Amino acid sequence: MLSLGRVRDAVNMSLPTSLSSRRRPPPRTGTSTPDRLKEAAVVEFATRGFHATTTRDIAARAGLSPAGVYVHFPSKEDLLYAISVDGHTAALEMLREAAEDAGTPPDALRTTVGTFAQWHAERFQDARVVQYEFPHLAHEHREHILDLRKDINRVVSDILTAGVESGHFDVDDVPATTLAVLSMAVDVCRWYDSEIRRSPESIGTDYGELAVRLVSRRGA
Amino acid sequence: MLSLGRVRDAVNMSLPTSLSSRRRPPPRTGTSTPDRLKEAAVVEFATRGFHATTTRDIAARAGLSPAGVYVHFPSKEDLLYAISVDGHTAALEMLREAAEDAGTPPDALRTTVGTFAQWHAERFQDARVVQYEFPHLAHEHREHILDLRKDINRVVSDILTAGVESGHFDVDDVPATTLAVLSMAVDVCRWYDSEIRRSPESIGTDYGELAVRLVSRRGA
DNA sequence: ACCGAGACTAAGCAAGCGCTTAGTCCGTTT
DNA sequence: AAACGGACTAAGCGCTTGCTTAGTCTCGGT
Repeated sequence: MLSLGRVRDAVNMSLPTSLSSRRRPPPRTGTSTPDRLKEAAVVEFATRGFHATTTRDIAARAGLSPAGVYVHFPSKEDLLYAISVDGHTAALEMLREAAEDAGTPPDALRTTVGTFAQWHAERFQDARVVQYEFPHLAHEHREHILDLRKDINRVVSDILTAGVESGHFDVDDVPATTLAVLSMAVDVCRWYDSEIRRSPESIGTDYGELAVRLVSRRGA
Repeated sequence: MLSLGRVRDAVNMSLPTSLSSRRRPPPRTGTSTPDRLKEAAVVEFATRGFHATTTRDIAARAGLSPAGVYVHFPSKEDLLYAISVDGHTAALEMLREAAEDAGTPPDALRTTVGTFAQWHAERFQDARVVQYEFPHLAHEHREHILDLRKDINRVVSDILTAGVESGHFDVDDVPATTLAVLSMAVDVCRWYDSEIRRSPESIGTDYGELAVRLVSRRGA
């Protein structure tokens, strides 16, 4: 599961390109070819969409010939899958870290939703691929990603449940409210882009606060 | 040339149907071919995405030959554009109607957001096309749709501004909050489908209430 | 009886697609 | 020094794509 990603990372780390490759445009030291391919594919998928992107587009951006893609990924869809796994895993880890460091349920909700929203702004291209190209994954791959999504959902719904029990929150349908809270944060990647004035940090702060407002018991 | 045609003519005339055109599946009385094409395209675009859908898919679902599409729409992209205009116009009209019928700003926000969310559940296929395939419109068409979106935005942001002035709402960044409120409602079309237990009506009611919660002045 | 116009189709074209094949290059191993 | 094996490419295969062409059928107007 998670180990897959780590194994591949380790393998890539172990083959740093040596000295004399002077043939191609400089392969940007420290970046493995699979990583460069994933980065290139993210940019293309995010701006044109999965189906509108050709393997030639990806290869060109990564500085490879069209056939070079298939040395590292068996298919275009596998590239999308790799990107999806990376993105969901990164987001999930950030969420869990934020949830662990927090105190009361309102604090936990503020930091987790804030972190999540900030990620959707900061890495809006990864986020778009992860969110909008998800339906184009192969059935098997989609099932696996769905598991990761359920984990993400659970981090938030656990906080809501805890907050209801502690009396901080007033929520009558926890799953539905979890969905609404995450909807707000996810949608950030739709409108955010590098020209926008607000910083990802302040977006995160704002959305954390909005989430708390949405579920807090009304002052009596 | 002409002679060839005439020969075929005679042959065809002699062979087939006597009176009624019974060749195609019944053209569903009252539904024009362009409408049937739009309906077919919505289903295909919503489930497979614009670029993954072929003009042959659309033609087949509408009961036409592949070339039949081009009698009514000059290109596949024009079909997407027609669907987008219809969808945005319908949503905008519903919003304006809801806003007019409402009293206080909280009432107005509740009914407009509720209506908007309900539409995104009820017509989730139209909504998906309208929301997710928007980036694949041609530049010119995208600009026009963007105008319609600004109108939709304004309906909600006007309500927020009025609510702040009347003292009902506590919002420090009206455009940003408008975005967040609409985000929640728009995202409904991502997860809603016909197998979901909650009715579009109850989703609308819930989201209207959530929106009001999100912006109301906290009780002192 | 004939014409013209519009809706529609059979056939197909040029372009572009994902992916494969057959090979080159080059550092490492033996 | 020979053999190996992984990264990479030039060329291209077979298929699908959006769209066109040339023609048929039907019907309302004259």
